[in-house]
Amino acid sequence: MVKFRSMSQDSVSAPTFSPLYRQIKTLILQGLEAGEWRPGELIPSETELALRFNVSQGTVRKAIDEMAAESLLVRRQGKGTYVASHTDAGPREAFRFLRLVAETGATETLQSVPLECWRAKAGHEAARTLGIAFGAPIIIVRRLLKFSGKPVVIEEIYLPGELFGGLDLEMLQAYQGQGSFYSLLETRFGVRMLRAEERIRAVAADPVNAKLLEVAQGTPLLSVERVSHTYGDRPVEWRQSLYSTATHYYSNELS
Amino acid sequence: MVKFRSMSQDSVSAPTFSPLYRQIKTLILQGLEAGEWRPGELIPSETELALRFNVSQGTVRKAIDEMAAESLLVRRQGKGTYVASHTDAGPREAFRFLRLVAETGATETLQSVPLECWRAKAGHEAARTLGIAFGAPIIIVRRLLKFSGKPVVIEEIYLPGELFGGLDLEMLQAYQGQGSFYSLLETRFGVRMLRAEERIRAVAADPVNAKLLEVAQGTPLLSVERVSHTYGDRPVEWRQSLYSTATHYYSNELS
DNA sequence: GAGTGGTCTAGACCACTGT
DNA sequence: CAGTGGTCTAGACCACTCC
Repeated sequence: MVKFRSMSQDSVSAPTFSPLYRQIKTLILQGLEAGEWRPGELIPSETELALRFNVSQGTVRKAIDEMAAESLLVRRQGKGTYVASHTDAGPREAFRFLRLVAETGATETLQSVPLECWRAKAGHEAARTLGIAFGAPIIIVRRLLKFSGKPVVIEEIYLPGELFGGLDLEMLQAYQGQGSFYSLLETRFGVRMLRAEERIRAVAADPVNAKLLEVAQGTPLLSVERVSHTYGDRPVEWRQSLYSTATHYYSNELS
Repeated sequence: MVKFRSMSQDSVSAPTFSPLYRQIKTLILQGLEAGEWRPGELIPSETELALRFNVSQGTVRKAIDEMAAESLLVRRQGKGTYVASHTDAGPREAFRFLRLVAETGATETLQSVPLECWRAKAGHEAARTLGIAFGAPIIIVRRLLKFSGKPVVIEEIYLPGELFGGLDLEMLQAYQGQGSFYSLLETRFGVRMLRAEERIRAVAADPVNAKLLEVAQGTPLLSVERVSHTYGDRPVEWRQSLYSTATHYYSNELS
């Protein structure tokens, strides 16, 4: 392996300096991206990777440390390092990106009810958000999330058609209870959501959504707009959700 | 220094095992808590701490790494390691816990307008949240935040009277433009907010707050309830905020 | 140039998981 | 038991900041 131990700062704009462990991180990332190791699988041991990349074990360790901090990998002492997955088991593990919590700390069942799934062409906003051409095919999913049987979230999900060709209502229904939506995208389409940004606002319930969420029309709801990204920070999901916050709240940690 | 390199698992409930670097971390934490180094100040170099604690520099490094990840310390290459502070300069640095962003990415001026500040006795909820006795003295601050001159946030802040005795409206007004609220608490009262939890809901604007935020009564607003903690995860601030999300949104990152 | 944090190495040993 | 990640050390050198 060729090591670029440093980069000179001769040029005007500064590429600055890239430590070895970041180069290793990039190499591991490429392996993940190329599907060399699939979600949930074990990656080679640190010593093995160190041999392969011809660096010390400590350097591999630091690369993996960063990736574990970003939830790309999961370390398990005594066993090895695994590729992070949205299909992990554990009720709260499975919905990694869902920050809704019951007012009463009670444990709840969470059920996803697919309502519709149709094909469309990307409008200006969807095209811009997803980084695809205006008019490019997209898939729109509409679904309801029920906490302990009560409807709490209604959402519309916009996906680039190019990546999720075969997705339809039937598939969504068939996947019921087998895992989260992202778990489906991961296992059926090989697209992994690594990071997401959310924009939260307060809006009034319109008649249609009010009925679905079983609240009065005009009830204040949380509007959560999410853009999820896969490798290379490529946006691959745009989602507009409405959260009913009568019995639940959006939980966030600051530091 | 006495090192407990491991703990046996003889007892039934498991204290498990505490690595050296965590013990070092605790020691540094104690120094911070005791005020040995104040916010914004430089702490001793890694080598010096290593000598003092009689461990290797790498072990100190790992302790500091964790504390930097938790925003307790800030490293600056070539200069040293500093105690993190809410008084840091930088417009977005100063309001570290504020996640509100303008719809248009434009940079804005942020102004805090103190409205009221009065003393009261803790009710059941405040007492429970702040971990103080029912009826214990508390201080309540009511203020408005203006972005580029427009009111966007109205909030009520509940503080334990024991810690913030001399806080009054005059002091709040005198501190205008000198830094954030937390910066004031830090410099005037020596209380540092390290971590906070937020619970977000959607509510309708009541007449009083609607007028202050210059929106119609009943307009959906973001209700953000925040509990901030200082050392030892001790809660020392309870805050109820209302965000107008017509021109701004609450921004969050998931991973 | 001296001092700081940042990187890299090599080797020893510990803790946890499976067989 | 062997294999994995986790900790700890000691030393070398690099990059950045300030005098």
